[in-house]
Amino acid sequence: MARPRRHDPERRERIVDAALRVAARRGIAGLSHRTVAAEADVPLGSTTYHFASLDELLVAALRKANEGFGRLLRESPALADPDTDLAGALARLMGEWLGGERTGVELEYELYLAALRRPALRPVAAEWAEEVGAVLAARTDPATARAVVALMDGICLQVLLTDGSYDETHAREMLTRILRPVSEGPNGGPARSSKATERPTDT
Amino acid sequence: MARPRRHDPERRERIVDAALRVAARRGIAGLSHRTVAAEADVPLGSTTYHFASLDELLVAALRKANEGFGRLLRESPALADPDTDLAGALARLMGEWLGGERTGVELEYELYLAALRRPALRPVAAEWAEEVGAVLAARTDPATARAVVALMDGICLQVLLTDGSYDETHAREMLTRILRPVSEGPNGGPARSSKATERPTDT
Amino acid sequence: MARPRRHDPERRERIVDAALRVAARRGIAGLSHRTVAAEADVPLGSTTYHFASLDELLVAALRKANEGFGRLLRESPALADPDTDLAGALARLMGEWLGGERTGVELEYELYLAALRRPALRPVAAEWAEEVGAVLAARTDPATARAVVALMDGICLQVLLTDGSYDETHAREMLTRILRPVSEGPNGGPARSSKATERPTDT
Amino acid sequence: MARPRRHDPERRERIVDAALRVAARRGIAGLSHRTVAAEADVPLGSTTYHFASLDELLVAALRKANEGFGRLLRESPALADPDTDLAGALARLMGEWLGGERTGVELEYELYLAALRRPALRPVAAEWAEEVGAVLAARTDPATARAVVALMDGICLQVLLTDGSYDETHAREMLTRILRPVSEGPNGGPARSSKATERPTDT
DNA sequence: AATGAATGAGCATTCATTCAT
DNA sequence: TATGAATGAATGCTCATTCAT
Repeated sequence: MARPRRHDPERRERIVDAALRVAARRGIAGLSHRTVAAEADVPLGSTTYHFASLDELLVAALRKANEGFGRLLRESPALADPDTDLAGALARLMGEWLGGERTGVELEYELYLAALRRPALRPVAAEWAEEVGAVLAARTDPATARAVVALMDGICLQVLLTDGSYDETHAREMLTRILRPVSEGPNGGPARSSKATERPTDT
Repeated sequence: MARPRRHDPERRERIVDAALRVAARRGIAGLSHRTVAAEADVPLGSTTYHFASLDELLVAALRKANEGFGRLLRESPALADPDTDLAGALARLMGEWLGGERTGVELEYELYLAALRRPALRPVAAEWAEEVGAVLAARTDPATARAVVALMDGICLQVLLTDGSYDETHAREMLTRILRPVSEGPNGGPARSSKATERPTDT
Repeated sequence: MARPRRHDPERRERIVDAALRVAARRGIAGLSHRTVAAEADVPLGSTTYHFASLDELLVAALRKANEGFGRLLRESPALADPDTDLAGALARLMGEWLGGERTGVELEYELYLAALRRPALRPVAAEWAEEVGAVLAARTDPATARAVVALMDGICLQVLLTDGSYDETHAREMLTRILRPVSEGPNGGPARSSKATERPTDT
Repeated sequence: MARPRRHDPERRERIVDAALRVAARRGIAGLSHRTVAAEADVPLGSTTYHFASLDELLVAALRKANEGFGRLLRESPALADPDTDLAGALARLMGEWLGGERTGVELEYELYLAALRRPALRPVAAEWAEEVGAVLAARTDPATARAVVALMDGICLQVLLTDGSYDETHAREMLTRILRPVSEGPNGGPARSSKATERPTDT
C-alpha cells in the first residue's frame, strides 16, 4: 500500500471532498469516520484528527456543497442582465439544476435540510439563503428576494419529495407573481410601489 | 416481569405513537426498533413483528404526523369562509403552527423531508401535499394551490433552518401575490381571494 | 389475499417444492420456516405443522432432489446399451449435467453434502449412492461401480469447488481407467484377485 | 475484569484457532463472531476488527485446516520414495486420516465443501487441490494427479456421508487403476508420462 | 502530529418456538 | 386441525471513541 504521505497539507481538503462523495452516494446517514476515511484513502485516525466530530465535518461539507446552485446563479448572464425576464431566468435555472444529476441536487438539499436537527449547521444554511438573496438584490428588494428563495425551495422540494416532475412554465408563472408587488399599478410601473415591498417590506 | 399482555389489539397503534415521541425527542436518527420498543414498553420483537422494517414504521409515523397541520387547515373556519382574506388566514395559521411547540413542527418537517432520501416515504409526502391542495381547492385553482403549498413550505423552512423568526406580515403579502394571477388586470383587479382565483390562468 | 384453502392435500408437497426453490436460490443456510412459508405462499404455522423440524423438511427435500442426476442416468439410452462406451457415456452425462443450470447442480450437491453434519440425512445420501450403483450394476461389478461413483463425485466437486471447468476428455479417460481392472492381462483374461472386480466389463 | 490485554500480537492467530475449534465442535453453521470471541476469550469487537466478515475468517480457517492432510502427504516417507507402491501408500494415508479423530476429518471436509456456496472460499479450495497435486507431481503426470485427488475425495466422501466404513483394499485397487494409463498396452508397455506411473504397481 | 489497534454499545433483522384460538 | 400473533435470543455488522505509541 503506497500511502506514506505524512505531511499532506491538502489532506483536510481531501477529506471534505470524500465526505461529499459519501454523502452524495449514501446520504448523510452514511457518513462516518470510517466511510469517509475509506473514500478519502486516508487512515481512520486521520479523519478524527482533522475533524473532532462529525458535525464539524458536516459544516465544512455543507459550506462546500452550497456553492452548487449558488454558482449557477452567480454565473448566469441572464440573471445579471436587468432587462431579462427574471422569473423566466430563475425558472430555467431551476430546471437546469433539477435536470442534472439527481444526486447533486439531493446532496445539497440534504445537507441544507440537515440544519433542521443540527443547530451547528444553521448559520451555514442561513449563509446560503443570504447569498442567493444577494444575487437577487440587484433585481428586486430584499423581502421579495426572501420570498423568491422560499418559493424556489418549496418548488424544488415538491419535485424531490414527491417524485414529481418539474414544470418550468408553472414555476415561471408563480415566480412572476411573487416578483410583482400586489399594489403594482396598471402600467406595470417601475417598480414596486407597495410600501410593503418597496422599502424592504417592513417586517 | 409485569408485562404479560399477549392480546393487545392496539399494540400497533401504540408503537406508532411511541415512534413519534422518540422522533420528536431525538430526531429520526434516534429511531430504532430498540428505542421505540422501550418507549412503547413492548418487547423488541413486537416492533419488528408489526413493522417489518424501519421504513414501514416511518411511513406509518409520517402518515400520522401529517395530520397535524392538515387538521389545523381543515378545521380553520377562516379558510372555509370564502369571504375571508385567504392569504391572511394562511399566514395566521402558519404563525400559530410555528408558534406552537417547536418539537411538533420540527417533527412533522423532519418526517416530511426524510422522503428526500427514502423513496418509501415519497408517496406519503405526496399525499400530504395533495391534501393541503384539496383544502385550498375551494378557494383557488390547483396550480395556484400547488404554489401556495410550495411557498408556505419554503417560508417555514427558512424559519426552521436559519433560526429566524416568522414574519406574518411578510408571509401574508407574499401569499397574496401568489394568489393573484398575473393576468389579473392592470388595476389590481377586483380584489381578491375567491373571485380572483376563479379564472386561474394557472399555467 | 386469496388464500382460503384449508384442506389442501398437496400442501405438504408444495412446501417441499418451495424448500427446494429456496435452497437453490439461497442455499441450505437460507432455509427457514419463514422463507419456505413465504415461497410456498402458505401460512408460517403451516410449515411447522407439516414439518416439526427443519431436518425433517430437509430429508424430504433431499429425497426429491436426488432424482435429478439419477433420472439422467436412468433415462440414458447409451447407458442401457451394453455395447456403448460406458466411460464415454458417463463423461457425457456429467458434462450435460454440469453444463445445465448451475443452481440445480449446486443444490443437489449441497443437499448431498449436508449429510456430513446431519446424520439424519445420511441414509438418504446412501440411497443415492446405491441408486447410481444399481444403474451401473448391469455394466460393471459393485466394487467398480462404487469407485465410479466416487470418481464422478470427486470430479464434479473439483469443478464446483474450484470454479474450474469440466474436461470431458479427461473425465472419460479416467473413467476408462477405473472401469478396466488392473490385472486385465494382454488377453483381457479374468486374472483378477479381488472378487469385487472379477467381471470387469471393461469399457 | 481480568482481561486487560491491549497489546496482543497473536490475537489474530488465536481467533483463527478458536474458529477451528468452534467449527469442529458445532460445524460451520455454529460459527459466529460471538461464538468465536467467546472461545478465544477476546472481546466481540476484536473478531470483527481482525476479520471484517465471517467469510474472511472462514478463509483463514480453511487455509489453516488445509494443512492437515497436506502435511500428512508431504511428510509421508512412502510417498516420497519413488520405489514404493503409490496407490498403496495413498490408500494407507487415507486410512490413517479417516481413522483418526472424526472431527478433524469432518472439519476439513466441511470447510472444503463450504466453497460450494461461498465463492470466497474457492480460491483456497483450489489451492488445496493444487497442493496435493504438487505432492503427487513427482510420481505421476498432472492429469492423473488430478484424477487421483478426485477419486480420493470421492472415496472419503462416501465414507463420511453414508456412515460407511473405509475399505483400504478397495481404495488401493481403484487408485491403482487410475494410476495406470489406458494406453498402456496389453503388455503393460511403457507409454505414459513419468516412470513412476509406467509400471503401476500391479496389485 | 498522526495513526493502528482495540473495544463495547448499538444497530436492523431473522429466527424457532410458544400460545391462544 | 391449523394458524396468526407474539416474543426473546441470536446474528452479522458498524460505529465513535479510547489508547499507546
